Amino acid sequence: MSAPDTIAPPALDAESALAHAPPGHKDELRLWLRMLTCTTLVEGEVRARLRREFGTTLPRFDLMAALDRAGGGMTLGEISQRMMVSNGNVTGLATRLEAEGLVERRARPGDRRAQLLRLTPRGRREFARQSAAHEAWIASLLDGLQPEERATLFRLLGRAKASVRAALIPEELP
Amino acid sequence: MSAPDTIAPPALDAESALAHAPPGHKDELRLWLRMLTCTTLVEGEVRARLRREFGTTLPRFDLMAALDRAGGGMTLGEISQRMMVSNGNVTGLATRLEAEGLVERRARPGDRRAQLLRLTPRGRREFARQSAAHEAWIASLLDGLQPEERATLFRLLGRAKASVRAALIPEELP
DNA sequence: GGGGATTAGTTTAGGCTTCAAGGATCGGCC
DNA sequence: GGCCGATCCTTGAAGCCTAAACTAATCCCC
Repeated sequence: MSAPDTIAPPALDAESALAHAPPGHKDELRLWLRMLTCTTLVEGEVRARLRREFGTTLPRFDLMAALDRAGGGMTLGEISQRMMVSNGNVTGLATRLEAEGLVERRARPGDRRAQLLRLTPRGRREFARQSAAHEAWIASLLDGLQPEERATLFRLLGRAKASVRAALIPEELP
Repeated sequence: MSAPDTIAPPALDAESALAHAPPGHKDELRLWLRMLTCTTLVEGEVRARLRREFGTTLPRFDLMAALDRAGGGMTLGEISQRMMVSNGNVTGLATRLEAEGLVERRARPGDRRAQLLRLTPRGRREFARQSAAHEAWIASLLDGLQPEERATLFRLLGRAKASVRAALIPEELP
């Protein structure tokens, strides 16, 4: 038996590798790479734990989270917007979750094109367990920050988000 | 011809949806969701532009970036560490890039297990073009932040990264 | 009503990603 | 020398994800 070919342990990441790059206007690039590293680390850990402890995946969890928050069900299109993924993607996720008995499709009254997706009672129970664990994981991962650091980070990420959105929106117009 | 089923335009994301959730110790969760939204937005845009303007993908670009920075070539294992992805993943990426003539495999002298991956001259030229564009994209996306905001954000993300790493490392030990 | 544009969802082809298992090589130890 | 564990990489199965093309239903404007 060889060592499992699992994901590489933390070591040199792209952002660290750039640390000694020649100077220039690379500040934004460094900032971006650090943000990406941060996100990748957390996301990878969350994926691994969801898999290990609940036998599920992050996309499934995200979809159920969206449904859980919306009481009366959501259409597939609303879900794809919320999750920022493509339409076809949601189709597949919904099909798999439906096969596992965690969500159910129901026709939307008055529109035979759309269908509402809802958690089944079992789906709701499952998600409640997963959600509580998930929240605790995140809290523990970010536990090394002081509350005011978290607040500042939250605010600045909001500014970053706005900056990105502002740079994006103009291109959407015909 | 109908509208292309492209990725959903910016609207309600998971983090915004949580804005009116019942209070609790959900600050960390909100912070995480905002970070994730930020990253997803930038990453999606970078993917789309790489595809549109260079007909390539983000993983290909990342792999070439790692090679470009390492003069003498890297083994697949080193690359998988740097990119924080699995070993098997790099095998496939390298195979595709090799087929396109952008990288080449060479035996590592003295160890017939390992192989060094290097950019071909053409790969180096291609990457130089892509890299310059990429850097400009990132700079423009983050242009809405003041320099001192960027500096603070960079520092706090470093703190967050350290917090996550600290919470992760202990589990790695047998 | 009828017809064209729009909207909701599915399908398909191809790429990315993981985990797990397997093959080849290397290193060290007897 | 010969074996045993470790290291490097590949393969296979399954899931995720996208863009693009497609079907079906609705809207709207006349």
